[in-house]
Amino acid sequence: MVSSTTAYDPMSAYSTAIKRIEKSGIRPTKQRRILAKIIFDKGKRHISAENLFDEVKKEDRKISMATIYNTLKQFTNIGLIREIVVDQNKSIYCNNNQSHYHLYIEDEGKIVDIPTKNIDLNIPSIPACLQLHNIDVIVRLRTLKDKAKS
Amino acid sequence: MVSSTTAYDPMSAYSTAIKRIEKSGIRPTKQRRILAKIIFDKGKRHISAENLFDEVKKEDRKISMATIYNTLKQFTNIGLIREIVVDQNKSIYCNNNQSHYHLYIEDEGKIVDIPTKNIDLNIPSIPACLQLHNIDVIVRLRTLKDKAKS
DNA sequence: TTACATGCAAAGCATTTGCAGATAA
DNA sequence: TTATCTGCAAATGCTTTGCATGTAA
Repeated sequence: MVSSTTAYDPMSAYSTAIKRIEKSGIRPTKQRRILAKIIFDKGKRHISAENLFDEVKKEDRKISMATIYNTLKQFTNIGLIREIVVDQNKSIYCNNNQSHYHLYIEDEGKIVDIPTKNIDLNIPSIPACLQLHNIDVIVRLRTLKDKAKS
Repeated sequence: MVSSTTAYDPMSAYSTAIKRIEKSGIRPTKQRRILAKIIFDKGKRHISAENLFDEVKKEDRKISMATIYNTLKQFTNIGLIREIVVDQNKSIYCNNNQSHYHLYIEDEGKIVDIPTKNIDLNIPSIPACLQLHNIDVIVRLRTLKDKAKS
């Protein structure tokens, strides 16, 4: 039995994903399987729609952008991946389901995970009519040479 | 003498802003003064380009969208306002220069400030070649009725 | 068989840009 | 006077949509 995804296991991440797709009610179509494989078979990573499109092409296959966007949205809805909002002009998704935060190197567009245990966070109490959905922490860094520029 | 903006003073926020514009080297043109007034004369708030456009119109004036976008970017560059990245499809800016985090009610697009002192944050040490630019903390909330929906 | 999924091309939308005319210093 | 700014309209780039075709169950 597949337990809740508290630990990331690269060896089974793909098959776990397929099981979760099946359970969620969306069909494990060819395109969804290809995308799940690319997303989950290479360890923890961050992906954009364009990345995925290119990686599919590298394998001499083709999935349309429309399908890639739809699939990313569906995978997000069923909790398979998580959207990281770091940059206004590009959606980036994260295949790491463990609780974690992000380090973002602004000049390079590079994202690195920080395990939650390295961050100590106490937020104020939440009103009864609302529920906590997520806490995003983005530590924004710049390279030193860019400091001089600004 | 205008000290660094560690405290928000609604009474002088506008004139402080004008002084900082002058110091920064960009011209305090008519449009920039109007926008600075709207941004800083109504207490702490969050603003989008569209908001500003509408508020200018309400005063029976007109500033083009291009100018509003340019101005928001310039004000951000000189540190007058800060961009909050909460939503992929809309840029939102914050006129609060004090260190603080955000509570974001996703279904309503509503943003509320949380003073930094209410959050306890320890981040890992930063490599020498990088400098900390900012730490964004976004506490994402949902209304309970939307929980049922998902 | 049929409800759901895919993919193309077109549309949508926030934001940016080119450039001619306007303006601050 | 002249470097800078403004604003229009057109361009851009990411994302979504409409719809005809294809596919999983």
